[in-house]
Amino acid sequence: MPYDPSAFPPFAVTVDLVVLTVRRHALCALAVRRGEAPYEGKWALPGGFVRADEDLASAAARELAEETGLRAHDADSPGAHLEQLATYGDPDRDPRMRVVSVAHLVLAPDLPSPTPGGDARGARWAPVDDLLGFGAGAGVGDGSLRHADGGEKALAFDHERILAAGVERARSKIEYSSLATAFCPPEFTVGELRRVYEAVWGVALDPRNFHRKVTGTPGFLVPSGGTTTRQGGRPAQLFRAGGATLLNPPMLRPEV
Amino acid sequence: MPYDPSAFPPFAVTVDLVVLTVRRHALCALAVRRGEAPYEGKWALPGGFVRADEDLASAAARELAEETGLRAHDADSPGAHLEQLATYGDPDRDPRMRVVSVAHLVLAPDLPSPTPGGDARGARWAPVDDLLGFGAGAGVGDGSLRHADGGEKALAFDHERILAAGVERARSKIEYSSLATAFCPPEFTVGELRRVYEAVWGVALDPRNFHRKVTGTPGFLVPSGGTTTRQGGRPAQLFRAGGATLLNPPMLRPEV
DNA sequence: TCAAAAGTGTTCCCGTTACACCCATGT
DNA sequence: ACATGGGTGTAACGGGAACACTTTTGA
Repeated sequence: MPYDPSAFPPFAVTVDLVVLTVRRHALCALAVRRGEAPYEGKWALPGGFVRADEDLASAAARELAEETGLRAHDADSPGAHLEQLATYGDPDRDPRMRVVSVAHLVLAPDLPSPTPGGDARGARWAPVDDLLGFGAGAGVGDGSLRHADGGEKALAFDHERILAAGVERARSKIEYSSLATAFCPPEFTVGELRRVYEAVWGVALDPRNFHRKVTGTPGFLVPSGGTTTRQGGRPAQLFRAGGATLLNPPMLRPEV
Repeated sequence: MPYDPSAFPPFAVTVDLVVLTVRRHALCALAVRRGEAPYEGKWALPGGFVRADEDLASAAARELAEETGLRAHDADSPGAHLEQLATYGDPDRDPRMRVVSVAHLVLAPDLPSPTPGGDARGARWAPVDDLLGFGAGAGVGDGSLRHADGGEKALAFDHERILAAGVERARSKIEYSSLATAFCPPEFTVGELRRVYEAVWGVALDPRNFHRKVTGTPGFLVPSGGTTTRQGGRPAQLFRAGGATLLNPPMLRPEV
């Protein structure tokens, strides 16, 4: 089978972003409203075409900055965590043409601005349980993302499947890495970190054992010296993320 | 930023395969010799273009069958394990054009045929330590894959990086999943499974504790009823892979 | 004074580790 | 008989789970 440059079919390559954060004790994902067909008016993951001269991670970081103003931390800047997630290339995943999408996962601290990014299109943080169909359907008030019968997808294209993969990746990665700190501001308390684990895993953790565990894991947390009472109660020590990336022993996720 | 179908740059999309097996107590990868420029005559990972009407997993399974005769187990057939690994798309990774490669990982039992596949090009199983530069360089006999100074890569393109990612994925996945059985024939002994772990991890494990652990993990192994003495010594019970895919608790890789 | 969140001490339990010991075959 | 690999018993050790208890703030 000799090489023939004209023999390969043409593809479009895009990046899609699963941007996760923890807001109001719930794991939330960034969704943008589509302004054109197909799926016009539906919610979708942010994303866009990879340019001719940029690599995949750069394209993802560029789209992230365009949509949210967040900077991925490359080298020095302490921005959001960005990693490649998986690639989706079913022939009919986009009705317009053959599109291969390289999905990326972004973990970001809770952003002060309620509507992220400078894009004119609608954008919102939505609890992943709503987007993935665990939101109980029935109108819990405003902005329902999915019909009550549960038979319709909340996201365009195959983005529900991509989001599910991103959530699963985040849930497992905070077990054995220090990535949960990517959901926190630069300085945070042990209780705030615990609420991140509880929101991402959807469980309740024992505050006392959690405190012992994370402060006893070398390299996970380093005290910053200050204290805060922003959560109420007794003043809590403030920490920064330590140098360790892999936790040994890992955090243990309680059984379901 | 409205949608413009003519605005996206053209890409070629390929699949590359990291095919791993355990041979003579060493983790080995499948390498094929390139028959054309660039990197003519060098070893590379098997792979090829994704066709216009097939999805990524199908393209990987097709290339696997073409190169080795192995069938990936989709649905019923008990063939090799195949999963997506990661995607590589640096603009200059192929000097001929912009190629995005979706790498896949294949775990296969040791094949009876010494030279795999029906392709006329050269193909061989090479210990991953040789391919990745841990082979000590100096001529240990025949078929050295890398110059003795160690300054030259053994594989074409960025395939060394892809192989390293595949090996790392395999090493970590056999910890918490039953995937190690994918390296074994349909029926195998506990000792044979232990030698898989020892080869992939590059460590020595206590045979007694290993036996207790794997036979005590529910769903990991099911006795097939027979016994064998093909490893010498006392007859060993034969097992098949059980239904469990996630091991709980996981196998513990000894510290380095 | 009370509620709320932070942090410490202590006990029980269970899984891993290390290793002594026995079992069943081929040569 | 002996080597080889298969398999069981058991005691020491270590980390996690559960929970009683103290500390320090705001209301």
